[in-house]
Amino acid sequence: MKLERLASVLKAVSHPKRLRILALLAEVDHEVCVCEFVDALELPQYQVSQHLRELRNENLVKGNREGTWVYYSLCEDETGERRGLIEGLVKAIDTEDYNDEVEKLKERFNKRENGKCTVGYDEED
Amino acid sequence: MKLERLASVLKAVSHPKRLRILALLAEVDHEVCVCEFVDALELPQYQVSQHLRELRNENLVKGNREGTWVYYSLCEDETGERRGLIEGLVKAIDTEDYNDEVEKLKERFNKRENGKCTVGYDEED
DNA sequence: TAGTTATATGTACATATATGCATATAAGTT
DNA sequence: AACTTATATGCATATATGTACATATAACTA
Repeated sequence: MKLERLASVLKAVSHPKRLRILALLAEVDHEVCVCEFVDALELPQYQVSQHLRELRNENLVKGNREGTWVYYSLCEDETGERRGLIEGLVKAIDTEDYNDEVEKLKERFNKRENGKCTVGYDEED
Repeated sequence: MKLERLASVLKAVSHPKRLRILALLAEVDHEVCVCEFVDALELPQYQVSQHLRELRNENLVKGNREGTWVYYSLCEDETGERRGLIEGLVKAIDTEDYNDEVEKLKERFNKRENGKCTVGYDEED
């Protein structure tokens, strides 16, 4: 990867919330809905969308719209270079550091119907 | 590593010049003098010092003063976690992307006397 | 001590980023 | 069409960062 490109990717990833989003996507093995992030991260919806936009701009995540809902996952790249980089970073994080959020995502996942979200997020935050 | 700590490290590393400094330190297998960085990176001395300070603040590099000169190298950490992280990042960079600077450092290294700098940097830049 | 060289740092300013809010868009529902 | 819900985005502003310059500090030399 070009040095400038790597620096740009790292910049996007160097924000705690965005790093956390990537860690969750790498940890749970399915697409995560925006509304699920809102609940798990306890962030207002606009912040989740803003962070996802930055990650999207760096081609680190991609959104998959299904009706009103948008499901996000880590991007695959041809060489797997970027993907491998992200997974490497996530592996460096103490698991306990995002375990709670993973649990919340799992609970949220179990509440899906036919594998899809139905309820949206809590209005708080 | 704590997630917040990793984000903080990545932030320091997400600047092209600082990433380049780390790449050079990882690539050449000896301490590099500030004056050698000034010549290799073609950056003014104060910028080199400023970037090194930020990397020092994150415990990524350490300086070793010998008289007027200060020689920098990558920090070792007990677990090797941070060091491994940096080396992993550097490995993701296209070698050709910093080969010229490595060459300049080697030339500079060959001009040392008793393994130590003697000449300082060019006043340009 | 004064002078010189190498390195570090404080300050100023322009630009970038984070954050919050309001609102737009997309899509489903009645 | 009007209404509701989920998501995205534009704008404002406070804060952080990059960059440049001047100058301080550290250490050697005469």
